Amino acid sequence: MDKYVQILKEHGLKVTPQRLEILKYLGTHRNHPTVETIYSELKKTTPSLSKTTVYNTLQHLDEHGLVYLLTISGSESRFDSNINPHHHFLCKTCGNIIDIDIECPNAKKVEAEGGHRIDEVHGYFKGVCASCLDKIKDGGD
Amino acid sequence: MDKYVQILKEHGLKVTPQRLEILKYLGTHRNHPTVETIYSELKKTTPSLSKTTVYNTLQHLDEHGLVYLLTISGSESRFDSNINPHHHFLCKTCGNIIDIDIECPNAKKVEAEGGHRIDEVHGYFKGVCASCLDKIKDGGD
DNA sequence: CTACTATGTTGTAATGATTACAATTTAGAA
DNA sequence: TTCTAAATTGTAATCATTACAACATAGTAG
Repeated sequence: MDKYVQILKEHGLKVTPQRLEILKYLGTHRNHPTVETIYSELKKTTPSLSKTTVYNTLQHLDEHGLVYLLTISGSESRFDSNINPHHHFLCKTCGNIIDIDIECPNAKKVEAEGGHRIDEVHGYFKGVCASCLDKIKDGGD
Repeated sequence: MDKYVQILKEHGLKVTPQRLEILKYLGTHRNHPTVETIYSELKKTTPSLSKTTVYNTLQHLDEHGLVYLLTISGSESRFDSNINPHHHFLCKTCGNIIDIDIECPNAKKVEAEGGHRIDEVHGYFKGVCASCLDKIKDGGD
């Protein structure tokens, strides 16, 4: 059975062509795409696709923990299919979002000391990425 | 000289009544208000205030590091006048955003190892706050 | 294999936050 | 006091997201 079919079934989600396309797109594009990007890319091969379906599907996938909704950009939602705990770096020069493979060491303490129940941990860094720093250094000015 | 006048002057920002009002509001309301909240509250005492001015001013204050823009909610910007490094907890039940007084211990390492330049660090936790957990426990269901 | 029903999909319209812009006003320097 | 760059204002536009109603379909029961 197809990998993505299996994932949907395991989570009790109905298997539809649209959901499979979206799930597969996220699995093969790890650059934290926006709804618009996902929609316009998949529209090429699935012209009947509706943007509402993309929103609905992403919401379902998020509720079932199959994708991770990032609010790092502020102006638009981005989605990450990497479910393992990690942080993100947003480069203000090129706009790319880079995975930072570290986990927050404070979450447990915050739960214990504050008495809150933590469901999600988001670690965001913003600045200029190594690649853009190099270009600035080389190019001068 | 007024405290807020001084802050603006120190940062080379023109001192206007609108900026003073907004800065003062943020200084005395530490609950991470939205633009709408700031605008509608100040509108009561300053009827001529425009929402565009609130947006413009907050952008300037952010650029000068006088306020901290939070993207934790996803759907709207929130502003924090607490400039010291700290994390935030968003309660999905009551919507409140709570300050968590810890600093990210990984930022330096990320800069050193990744070669990026980090300008901002955002630590967001989402879940249910202690107060709401208590209510749920008491109320049953 | 067929029929049924809850659920998913689609397209359009509405909403809400934010930005663009041009006219008017004003802070701060000369 | 005069001047000019910058700030303020109000309106209109834009962009992401949501609401909703009509239609289509996945998966189940017979």
